Amino acid sequence: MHIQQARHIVIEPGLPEPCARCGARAQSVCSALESHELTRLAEMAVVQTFHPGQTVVEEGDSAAHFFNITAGHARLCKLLPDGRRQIMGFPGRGHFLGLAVTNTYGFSVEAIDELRVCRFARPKLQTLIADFPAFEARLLQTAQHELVVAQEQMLLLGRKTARERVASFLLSQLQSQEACAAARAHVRLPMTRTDIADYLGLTIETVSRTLGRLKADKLIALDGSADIDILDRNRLVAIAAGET
Amino acid sequence: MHIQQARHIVIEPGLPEPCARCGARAQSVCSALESHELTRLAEMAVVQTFHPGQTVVEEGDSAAHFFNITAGHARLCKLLPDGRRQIMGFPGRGHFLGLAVTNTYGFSVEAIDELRVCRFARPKLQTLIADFPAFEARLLQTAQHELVVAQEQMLLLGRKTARERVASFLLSQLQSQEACAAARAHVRLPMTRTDIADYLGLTIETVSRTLGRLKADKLIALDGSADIDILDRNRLVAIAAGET
DNA sequence: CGTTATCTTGACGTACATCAAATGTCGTGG
DNA sequence: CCACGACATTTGATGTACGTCAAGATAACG
Repeated sequence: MHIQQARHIVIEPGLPEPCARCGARAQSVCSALESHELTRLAEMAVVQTFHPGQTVVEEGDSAAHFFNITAGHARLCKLLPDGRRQIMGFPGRGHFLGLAVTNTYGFSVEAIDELRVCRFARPKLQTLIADFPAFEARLLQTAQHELVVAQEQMLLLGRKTARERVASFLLSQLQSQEACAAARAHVRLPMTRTDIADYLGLTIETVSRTLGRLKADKLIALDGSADIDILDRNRLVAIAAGET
Repeated sequence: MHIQQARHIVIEPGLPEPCARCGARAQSVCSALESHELTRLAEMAVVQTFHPGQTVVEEGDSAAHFFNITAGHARLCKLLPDGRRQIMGFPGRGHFLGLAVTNTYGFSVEAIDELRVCRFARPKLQTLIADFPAFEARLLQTAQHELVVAQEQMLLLGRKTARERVASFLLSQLQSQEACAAARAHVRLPMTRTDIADYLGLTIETVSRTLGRLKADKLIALDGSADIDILDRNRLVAIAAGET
C-alpha cells in the first residue's frame, strides 16, 4: 500500500544539538530535567533524521528504543492483514514516543515530512528514571494526557459523523500549532488526505467531500490542499462537540 | 437516556476488608506495596458499594478521588450532547480508576452489577507516590498498558467490521475472565446489549444480529443472553484480527 | 512542460442504522 | 404456582451515511 524507500538513516555524530539548547525541550518530557541532568541525557541520545515516508519503527518489532521528536511530524500506524490502516496520531516537535509500548511496538512510526528525533536505548530509560524521579513523574503525567486524548478519539471514531470528525480534526491541528504560532485561524496540514482519512476512520473521498462542504458553508477556506483558514471557529467547535 | 436512581451510597466504616487481605490486591496497582505500606493505604481508603445503574463519578466533575475496584464491574461512558454514548471500557476487580484524568473526570463511571470500590482522595495519591516510589512505577506501567489497549480499540472503532468487532469483544471478555477462571471457553457478559453496542460503536440490533450470525456459523453458542460458549476460538481469533 | 501523484467530484453500492413488532426473561404480587 | 407487567433481546422491513468505483482537475517535479 505504501512504497517504502530504502532507508537512509542519517545518524549524526556527537552532540550537534545539546539537550540544554534543544528547541523542543520546553514541550517535551525533558523539561523535567535540570541542566546537569541534561548533560547526561545528551550523552545517551543519538540524533537521527528521516525523510518523508521513511519508517522509524515497525509495528511488532521488539521495542529497543524510545524517541523524542525535535522537528517535523510522524504518523503512528496500525495495520490489519488486508491493508486497512488506522492512524493513532500525528506526533510533532517535543512529543515522546515509547509510552504505548510493551515488549514490542504496538504501531509503526513513519516520517510525514523531514523528521528529526533523539533516539534512546530503552534500558537506559530505567536508569534515567532511577536517577531522576522527576522524570518518571513527568512520564506518568504525559501518559495520563495521552490516555485522555485517546479516549476523546474513541468517542470520535465510535460515535461522531464525518462532519464532526473533520471539524474535530481541524481544531486539534489548530491547537497543536498554536503552541508555536499565535492565535491565527490558519492551519497547515503536513499529512495527506489518505493520512487524515486513516486517522478519522473515513475514506479520502469522504474527507475531501466533507472539507468541500465546510467550505461551501463558509466555515473554512482552502488555500491549496494543505493550508486551511478557519473562518468560523465557534461554529466549528460546536460541530466538533456534536451539537448539531 | 438512562434513568438515574437516587444515590444510596453505602460507606462502610473502618476497615471491613484490610488491604493486606484484599482479594483484588494481586491484580491491582496495590501489588506494588508491602504489608506495612498497605496498612497506611488502608487508612486512606473508603470502601463504597454501588448498585446496578448507580453513578460513581460524573463526566466533567472535578476529579477529587480515584478508585480501585475490588468487586463487580463498571462502565466508563462519554456522552455527546444529543445522547450518543461511547463506552471506553468495562473495568472489573483490581482495576485502577483515575489515570485517564486531568482536573476533571473525562468520563462517567457507572455500576453495571453490584460494585465495590476503594475510594482515595486524589491529593493523597501524591503523598503516597512520594513515600513509595514503587507505586509510581506501577502506575506508569498500568498507564502504558491502558494506552496499548486504547490504541487497539481505536483500530477496532476506526477500521473493523461489525463481525470483527464482536469477535474481538468476546475474546477480550474471555481473556479478562480467564485471570480468575480456568481456560474454559465460556464467557459471562455482565453488561447489556446496549452497553456492548456503545462500546463497539454499533447499535443493539447490529450486535444482536452479529451474535446470531456467529451462532449460526457454529462459532459460539448462546445460553440465555448473558452466557456465551466459545465453540471455535481459533476461528474467532482470526476474525477478530481481520483475517477474513 | 510533460509525467506522475494527489485531490476533487460524480454515479452507484452496501454495511450498518433506523423504525417497528414479536419474543423472550425476570421480578412481583395475587 | 401462575399471571402480569416492565424490560431486554431478537427478528424483520426499510432507509441512509458513507464506501466504492471511475473520471477529471490540480498540483508537485524533474
